[in-house]
Amino acid sequence: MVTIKDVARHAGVAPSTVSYVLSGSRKISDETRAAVRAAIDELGYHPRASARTLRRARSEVLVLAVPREPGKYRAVDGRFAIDIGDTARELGYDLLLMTDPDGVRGLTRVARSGLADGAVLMAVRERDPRVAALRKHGFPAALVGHGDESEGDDPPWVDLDWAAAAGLAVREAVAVGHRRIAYWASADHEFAARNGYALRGLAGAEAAARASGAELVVRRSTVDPEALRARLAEVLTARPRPTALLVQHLIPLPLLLEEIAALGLRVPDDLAVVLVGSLPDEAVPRMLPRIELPVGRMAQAAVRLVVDAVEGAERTAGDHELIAPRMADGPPVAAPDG
Amino acid sequence: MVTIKDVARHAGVAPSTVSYVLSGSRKISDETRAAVRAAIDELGYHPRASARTLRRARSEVLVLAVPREPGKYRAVDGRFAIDIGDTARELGYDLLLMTDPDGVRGLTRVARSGLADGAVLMAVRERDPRVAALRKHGFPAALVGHGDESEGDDPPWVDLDWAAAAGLAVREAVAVGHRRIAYWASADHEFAARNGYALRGLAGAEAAARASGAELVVRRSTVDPEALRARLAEVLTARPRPTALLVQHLIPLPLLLEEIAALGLRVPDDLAVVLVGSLPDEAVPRMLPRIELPVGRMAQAAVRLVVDAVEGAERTAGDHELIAPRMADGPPVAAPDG
DNA sequence: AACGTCAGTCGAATCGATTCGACTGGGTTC
DNA sequence: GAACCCAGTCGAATCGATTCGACTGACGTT
Repeated sequence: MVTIKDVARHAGVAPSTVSYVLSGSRKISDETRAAVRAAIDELGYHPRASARTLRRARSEVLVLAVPREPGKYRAVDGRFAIDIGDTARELGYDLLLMTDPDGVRGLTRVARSGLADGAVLMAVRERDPRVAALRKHGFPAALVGHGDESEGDDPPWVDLDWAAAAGLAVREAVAVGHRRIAYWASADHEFAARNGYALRGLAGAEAAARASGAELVVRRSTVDPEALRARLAEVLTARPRPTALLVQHLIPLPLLLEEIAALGLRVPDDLAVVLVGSLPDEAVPRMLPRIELPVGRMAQAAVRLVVDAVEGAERTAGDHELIAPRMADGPPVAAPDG
Repeated sequence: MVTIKDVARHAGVAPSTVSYVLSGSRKISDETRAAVRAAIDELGYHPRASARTLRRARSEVLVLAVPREPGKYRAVDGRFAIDIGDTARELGYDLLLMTDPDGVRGLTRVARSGLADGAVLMAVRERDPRVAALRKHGFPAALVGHGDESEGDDPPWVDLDWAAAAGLAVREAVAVGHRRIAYWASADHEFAARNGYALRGLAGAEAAARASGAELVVRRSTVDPEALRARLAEVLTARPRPTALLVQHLIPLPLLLEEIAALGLRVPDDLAVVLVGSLPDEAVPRMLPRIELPVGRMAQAAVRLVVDAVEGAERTAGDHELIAPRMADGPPVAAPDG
């Protein structure tokens, strides 16, 4: 195992000199630097992360907390994990994936052991115990998504502007002539948990409908396939029937499309379908007009926010980034009576 | 920042005694142990990971190498990342997510810096440079998936038995009466890369078809939507036309289903569709008969293999786990002429 | 020639936990 | 009562890099 001493001996200098060559924090003559560099290459030296971390009290590692209900998997979490890993690496940090079902215990352990310097939290709930635990330890954090309402000392967060996104979907539909529009909102349990995106998305759709004078038929989604089919059938067999369906709860999208087909309706001729908050690069959503969840931008913003906090930029608590929605490239919203 | 010295002072013992209480590696009297425990709780002490790692030369961290083509995202990677994180934690390890596009550089850095003790490699290619790099550093590793052929000193791996899986799909179709079966194999570029699952899956399907006397029509898939539609249309408009379609390339599944519908064929009445290697818990696949990729079991096996290597169990190189396929719970394969 | 300056380098302390050998005092043995 | 043993605890060395103060010559100044 090659250490800084081996390099120093090999180059004929003191260990501290090697360290200064590596960090560049003191002037070193060109010859010495060259000799040290050569020794490093020849011996294949790489500093021990643990020794450096111990001394500097900085690990250059971030932790991503993915809340996990055993047996359940949300595709969006995996997607964010990859993108956040990419971004962290670009800023010089490695990413630790924390999939503790509890979350508080795992995060506390990582924070107190100094394994990571900061945390990105996915799927933050209102009054999330993880946020409280991290604050108690003064551990830098950034949130992906934000709760119902934020207090002054909440960690910084990034989120899609769900109200604007739903509103945009409504306006796009109205713009091509739809007057009776169905909004397929988040699932019951998401409203029960007072998830920010669920509440804000629905509110945004309703506000936009009021402003444009269109009639909005709202249904909450559910994870129960039978109930889902029944609710959708009820909406789509009403007379007069909505000519557009805006879908925010995308997990059961294939089921919805299947039920639409089973009711004898063709998309988009009989029913325009618009997606709100779909993941990029997924095959089914790409066939439809949609507002995508900007995973890449959100990942970047979240990592930047926590890195700022770690590296002690000016006060960042209360800082946040609300991303404006836009229609993704793809098919336009179809006009009614097509 | 609470250290072991603070705990020792608070409990009126030496730091080494605190360490022994924590590790249990020496006898400690009940009173002393209780006093130390109390001090730890009271002060909220947690050992510094860096100090422990420095001393023990063991970090209790594994690294997951996810190869990454910039801008591309494979849902299967995110899914494995979460499950591997779960399993690692159960065995006492944290998981570092490495999404370096290069892979070799990132892994080398992690290995030589002692940031992690072992690696799990996703999407291993034949003669993968990452495997060579890790071997050079004597870094423990386990692979998810395996290459075309393995040499004696390859790292241990885990994989679905793709030949058996494809064979099982063929036999299931034959068992309910299908005689003319189409096999939608992996994409061109996967064969070009000589990916193990692509080669073995196809070979397994062909062998099972020969053995059962059924006629097998093979087409390779592609990522180009237009070419995909054309190839599928050609297969499904042939006379006589196949009555079953076995799909191994699942990424464009929605496109395939759409094209099938566009050709006026109903699933499963006109065409039985069977999936080979679908991800668990995804909505579209669950509506069809299928052989799932056992992500959980594979994650468990991969982590166990690398942990065995890290903890220096007997020689594990060449060790591996080939998982037998089975039909997932769900709709049965439909009979032809239904 | 004496002194100050400065670039470049070195030595030693330090981060916090682990671990080995050594020590202590109460109990056992003959 | 001397010799021995053992359970339980302590002290000090150690892991490898960083960083601060101090040192050394070479050079410039007067």
